[in-house]
Formats: sequence, C-alpha cells, structure tokens
Amino acid sequence: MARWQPGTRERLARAALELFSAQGFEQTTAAEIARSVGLTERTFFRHFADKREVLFDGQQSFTQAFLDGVEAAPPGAPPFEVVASALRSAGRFFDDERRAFARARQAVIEANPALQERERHKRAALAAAMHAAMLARGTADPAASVAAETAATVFSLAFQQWIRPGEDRTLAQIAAGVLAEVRRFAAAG
Amino acid sequence: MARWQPGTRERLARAALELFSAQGFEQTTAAEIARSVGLTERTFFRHFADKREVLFDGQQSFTQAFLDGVEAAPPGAPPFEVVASALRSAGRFFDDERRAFARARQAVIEANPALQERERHKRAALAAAMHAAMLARGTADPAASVAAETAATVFSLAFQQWIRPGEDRTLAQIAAGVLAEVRRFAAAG
DNA sequence: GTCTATAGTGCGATAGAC
DNA sequence: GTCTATCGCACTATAGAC
Repeated sequence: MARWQPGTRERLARAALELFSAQGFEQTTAAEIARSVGLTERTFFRHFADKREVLFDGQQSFTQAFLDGVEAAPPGAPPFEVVASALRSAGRFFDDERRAFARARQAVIEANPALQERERHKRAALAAAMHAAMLARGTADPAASVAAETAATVFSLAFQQWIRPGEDRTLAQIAAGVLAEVRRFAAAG
Repeated sequence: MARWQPGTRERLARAALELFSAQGFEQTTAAEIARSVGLTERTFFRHFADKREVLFDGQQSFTQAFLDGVEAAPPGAPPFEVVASALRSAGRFFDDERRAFARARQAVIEANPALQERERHKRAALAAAMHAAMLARGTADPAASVAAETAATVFSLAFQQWIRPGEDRTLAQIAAGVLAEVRRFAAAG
C-alpha cells in the first residue's frame, strides 16, 4: 500500500469547489480544504501557489485544445480561419458533461472579485499561448496579436453564454456565432 | 489651514511608484509607503482597498475618456465607428507627458504577476463600461459585447506599443493602426 | 487606532520509493 | 545513497474586525 494516495491535486481541487460552493471562498481556509482530504495546509500550498489557483487547475489542458486547433488549420490559412479552427477544437473540449461543473465553478468565481481577477489572468495566458502559436506558424505582428486576442475574447464571450441557465447549444456553435459577429462588426462602418 | 494636507491619495500613489521602482513591489510594505509621506499603514488602507490598487488610481478618469468618445460619435453610427471614436478620445487623454510615467509604472507591473492580474482586471472593467455605453446607445448584444471587448483589446495592444522604448507615435495613431488590423483580420479568410 | 485571523514563505525533518 | 511528497514550526504582511 502506497504511503500517499495518488491524485492529490485533483482531490484538493474537488474538495475546494465543494467547500467554496457551500460556504463561500473567503469563508473557507486553505487549512480547511487540506484537512477535508486528510492533508495539512502546508501541503496545499505545495500544490497550489495560492488559494485561488485551486479553482484553475484544468487550464493547461484546455489551452492545449486551442493549440491543437491552430495546428489543425491548413498551412497558409488566413488568421481568421486559424482562430475559427482553434475555437472549434476548444468547443470539442468543453463537452456537455463539463457544463454542470463549469456552472458550479463559475458561480463561485462570480461571487468573488479576486477570483474574477485570476480568471482574467488565465484568459490573458490563453491569449499569450495563442500569440506564440500564431507567430510560430508565420503570422507576424500585429496580425498575430489581433488573432490571439480575438480568439481569447470570442472564447470568453461564448463561454459566458454557454453556461447561462437554459442554454443548450454547444460551445462550438455559440463561439462560431460570436466569431461571425466579430466579422460583421469589422465590416460595417 | 486644512487639518489634513490635500492630495493624500496622490502623494501615496507617487511615493508608492517610487518605492516600487527602487526596491520592488513585494519588498515594499504598505506601512513603508505610508510612513514615507508621514501617514500610518491604517490610513493607506483607508484610501486603497489593497496594496496593488495604489498603482491603478487614474483608472476612472481614462475610462471616462472612452465614454466621452462614445458619446461624441454621431447617433446611428455603426459600432466600429463608435469604437474608433472612443479610441481617439482615449488617445488624447494619454498625451506625451504621461508617457514617461506610464513607462515607469509598466516596468513595475511587468515585474510582478499579481500586478498584471490587477491590470487585466482594470481592462475588464473598461470593457464593462464600454459595454454599458454601447447598450445605452441602442446597440444590442452580442454586437455590444464584441464592440466593447474590441475597444479594450485594441487599447491594450496599442498601449503596450506606445510605451515601448523608441516609440514616438501618439497613442491615437497606434490605436488607429491596430483597429485597421482588426478589420483586415476579420475581412480575410 | 489596536487587535487578530489568515495567506503565504522558508527551512528542516521524516518517510517511503527507487 | 537520491528523489519526492508530506509535515511542523516559526515567521511576516495583508487586510478586515472591533
């Protein structure tokens, strides 16, 4: 029998969301989360740089979904098409199974400004990753920046809509609609 | 004679930037900033909700510059034109006199992730203000959201370029170029 | 204006896996 | 022996409560 159970991060993340949902983010201490899964506060902070970070664990994998979508676009495709491909790929990542989880998580975030800040930071990190990917495929600045920021913005707007109560379209469908709106916006006037 | 010296916030903000520049954000305590202008830590936190906030004091006034630009656009102008007008107005706000200050401030922010987070939060606040202004002038969602987010994105990208060493174009000029790039991006593909 | 809880850090010790 | 996850303790600064 192993001395430590595997999946410590995941257990901490799950317990954190439950406690935050039940009693609020500020009312929950890091020590409490750790204790609830049989660990100490010090171990919590070994896994997460700060208390907020425990809610943003999956970030890396969905950033990867964007990058996969960038790679899936044919070489020489215009930036707009590359962004569309990235959004489709991300849309596939957030399947319907994740929606309930995303809603619970978002409710916690929306109740706390410090968590909203962290979420915006993650959005910026996504844009930075997209930017690097655009540069890597030969798109120069400022086009690369504009494409990357647009991808992050469209995703963010689409995601907000995706988790709205009653919404049942897929994230990919919604994102495609928002991206079309960007085109309309830029064409008019 | 006044009981307190006026401009307490400004003196704190100025002293904070100096200390942060000289010895770093984390190495500077709120108490130290307060002491350096003859006040107590408690007074510092009466003026600023947290230590980071002292670097983001001017936010409200430049958000107003955006909103003035929105109002300056003729009724019925397409969202793209409204955004262009807002960016011109904001460009006027950041005159050349502010550039050196902005550079010093940005150097501090770039050295600290927590400050970058706050900056992104302010960018989001700007987008929210623009969103409300677009709705108020009759632009419905999702067009209003797209316009507001684009305004914030273009400003952010243009601002980064504006404070780059050696850059001497005005912010308005740079922003106009970035906005044109958005149009190109959305038209191609 | 003081008092206090909690976030977060630094360092050393321990205990298994390899 | 090394490596890594965990714990324990002391500590500071932030930030909010009283």
